[in-house]
Amino acid sequence: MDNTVITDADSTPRLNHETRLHEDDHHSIKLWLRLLTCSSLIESRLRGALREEFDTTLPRFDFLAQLERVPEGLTMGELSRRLMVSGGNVSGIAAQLVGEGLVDRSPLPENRRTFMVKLTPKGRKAFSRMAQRHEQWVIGLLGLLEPGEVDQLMGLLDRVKQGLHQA
Amino acid sequence: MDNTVITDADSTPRLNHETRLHEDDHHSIKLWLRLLTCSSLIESRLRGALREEFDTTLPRFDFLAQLERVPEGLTMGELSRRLMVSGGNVSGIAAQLVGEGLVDRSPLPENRRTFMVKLTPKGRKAFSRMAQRHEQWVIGLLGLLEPGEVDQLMGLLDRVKQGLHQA
DNA sequence: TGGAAACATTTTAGGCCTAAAATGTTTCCA
DNA sequence: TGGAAACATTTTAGGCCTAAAATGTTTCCA
Repeated sequence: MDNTVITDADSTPRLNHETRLHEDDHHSIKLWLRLLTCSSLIESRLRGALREEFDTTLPRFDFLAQLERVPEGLTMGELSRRLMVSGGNVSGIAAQLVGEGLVDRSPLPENRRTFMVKLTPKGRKAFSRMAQRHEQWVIGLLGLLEPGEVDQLMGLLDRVKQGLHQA
Repeated sequence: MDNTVITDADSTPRLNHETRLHEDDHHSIKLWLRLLTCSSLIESRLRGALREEFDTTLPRFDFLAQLERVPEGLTMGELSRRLMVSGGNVSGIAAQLVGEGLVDRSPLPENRRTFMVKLTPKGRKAFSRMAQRHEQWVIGLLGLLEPGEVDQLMGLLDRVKQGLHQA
């Protein structure tokens, strides 16, 4: 009873964040740990696939994805906000992608503090190849859900987001 | 239409992973990005709180949490599986926690390849102080949800997990 | 108009994390 | 019984990430 581990239908022990819960732990904690487990698992599958198939990383992919839909480019600060990572981090990733020729970073004439970052043609091509595979992977990972479940889950996660924005 | 950003009720622009979606992007991708946004936001709140209040990190906290419910201790490999991180990572964090006196790592007499890792009394006390606050934070972050919503969300995330384990 | 404050970005120091190679131990079996 | 294979862990090289300090630019206002 003390050391039991929740098991799947096939009774494979399920080892992950949730294993640390006591019987009486709070529902919110349990929910948070399940959320974390899901996104960690998906993230690690995607990271592995990007590495194997394109020799790149998820942060680089996300960076390119943000630029892809804004042809006029984004500033470093906007990228930082959209990617939800620190400015310092954006600086580092941008420098690498510039080095790889996928991204162009040029100072704004009207404000010498800011830089405008855009995809290069090469970057646009590379991203579109990756994005296609990426979508297939995600569909493969989440495809078990019925359309109705997807909608329900979207709605509930939106409620979670609402709560976070006001907390 | 091209550059619109989803807004909250108060019309604050919502800048995060989801901003990169085109109108016609696939539902699975949208769901994945929303999941990622939620867990990134929660994670970053908890990380900040742990740093400010206890000058520690989420990985260290998670490490201690796994040990807390298993008084006889865990091997490095078990910790790696439960925390869903690489063995090398567990080695590093364990070394730090041993240095801080929160954790004890001793070789197993019957198998000199493996180490048994346990909380020290100091580690147990430190963890229980942190865990109490941690639970309050999580409840604060997810508390907006009704109990019924929590149950629904748990069920749907479990479906996601099922899908991942077979994919 | 000159200097403080705000702003955008980069640098720094240090922790987290991974994959792959290396190390040491145990098991297995020809 | 000796060596290959499996196993548990650590080391290595390198990318990601943060907070805080530093740098350079612009704005604001007394």
